[in-house]
Amino acid sequence: MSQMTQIFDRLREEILSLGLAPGEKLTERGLETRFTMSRTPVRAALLRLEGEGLVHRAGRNWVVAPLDLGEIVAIAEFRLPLETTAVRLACARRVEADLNAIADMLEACRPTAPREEWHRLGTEFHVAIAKLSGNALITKALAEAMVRLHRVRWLEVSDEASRERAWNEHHEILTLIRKRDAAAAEAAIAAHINETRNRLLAALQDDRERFRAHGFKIIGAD
Amino acid sequence: MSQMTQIFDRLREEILSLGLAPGEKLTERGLETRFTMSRTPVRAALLRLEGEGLVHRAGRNWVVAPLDLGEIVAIAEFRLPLETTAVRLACARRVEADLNAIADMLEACRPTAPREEWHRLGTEFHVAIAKLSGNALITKALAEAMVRLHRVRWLEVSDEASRERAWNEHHEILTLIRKRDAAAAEAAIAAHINETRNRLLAALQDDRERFRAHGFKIIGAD
DNA sequence: TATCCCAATTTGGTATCCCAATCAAGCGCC
DNA sequence: GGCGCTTGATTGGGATACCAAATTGGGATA
Repeated sequence: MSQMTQIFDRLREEILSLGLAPGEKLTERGLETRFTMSRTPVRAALLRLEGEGLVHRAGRNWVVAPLDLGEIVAIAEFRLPLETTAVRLACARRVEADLNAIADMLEACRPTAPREEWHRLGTEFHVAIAKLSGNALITKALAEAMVRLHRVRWLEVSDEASRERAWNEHHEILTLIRKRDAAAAEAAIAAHINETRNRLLAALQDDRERFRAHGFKIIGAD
Repeated sequence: MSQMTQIFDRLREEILSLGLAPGEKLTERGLETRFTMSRTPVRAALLRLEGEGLVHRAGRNWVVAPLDLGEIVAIAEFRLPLETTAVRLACARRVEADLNAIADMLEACRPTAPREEWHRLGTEFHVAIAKLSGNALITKALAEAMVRLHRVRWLEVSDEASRERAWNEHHEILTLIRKRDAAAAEAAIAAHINETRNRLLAALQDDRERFRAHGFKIIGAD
């Protein structure tokens, strides 16, 4: 594995887990020292992270992308048509073995799972469903949208009741795809996306000052 | 403007105009010589182009992304839900001045316009409509999809009748958005996308060998 | 205390070099 | 003629040095 890939993976993970705070300044020479590598792979990694929207240029500085709470609504608007299309295509194109793999994924991560696992499932499930559509563009676009939502979702403290509900909704969507019931699957995924949107908006509505106290740069939803 | 940006812009343009053939190998040192700049900005530019899907790694080489005719269908599947959502939101959120700007764009590029201008309008119109939605994710996703389709569309030799039809369809979509007739606008954009898909598939069906004679690497749709 | 100026430091952009892995061409053998 | 091996060339990954522009902090002055 190249140095660039190591740095990229590490930084990506820290950004998504909020270990690197939104708005935090990064410098090539700082990272060079931190990773004990030269600037060349650091820069290549930063360029790739920039391409993923995880870091930006602010003047001549690199900064971790701020948290944009305003994106919660925009992402739901984006996901709704894409994911309903994805499940409709999935009903037509799904392969039994892939369905079983997703079912295994769900069984391996019940609502009582550790927080990080639970969080990861929330993304992986949706991307796996999109893959069933057989459309790489839809899959990629959705994966990118879920990455954008990753940090915001991490800030939400989900209780057991909402986890149960989410898990059951995931399970129901998968079942409907297995039964090739496209209309019901579309309705189920749409409801799930809207539920996610509303839950996030409610949960984060009053916590903005708390996040800022962590040094997070928050924009949007003012 | 930095050297990296100059190289990036130049290469991007040549790839999209098929001046750099799909599948063509690029080397850092070759580009260094060609642009009379050091490898550092060349490498940065290549990384950015990679992020846009315009170049790939093949083993240790950089190559211009092949032409994937199989994407014609996938892109239409992707655009359909996105653009219908975009026009529906546009009906609600559009601003008069933006509508007029798009109308001016259409007037400035009639079906008799030079090929390059006509080609550019085909992309810019759709991105401008998506912008009316006020959803940056949808706009960006669509812009990227149009870039993917750019080279394929360039290969099509459009006749005057099909240009007239396309121009009228664009005009009709804009008018429906202006009138806030969401249902009709969605139907019109859907029909337009499907028409584009069918037209491209038909036009390119028998021309694959001709393109390969140009040294283009063609994949998909076999 | 506030403001301004200056020098030092920082930072990204670029150039150049070194290294290891891969590839291509040529040669020899069957 | 074909195949395998060797050697030299090519290529990207990484390291380091230089440069110019921007930023920061400290000192002086009002």
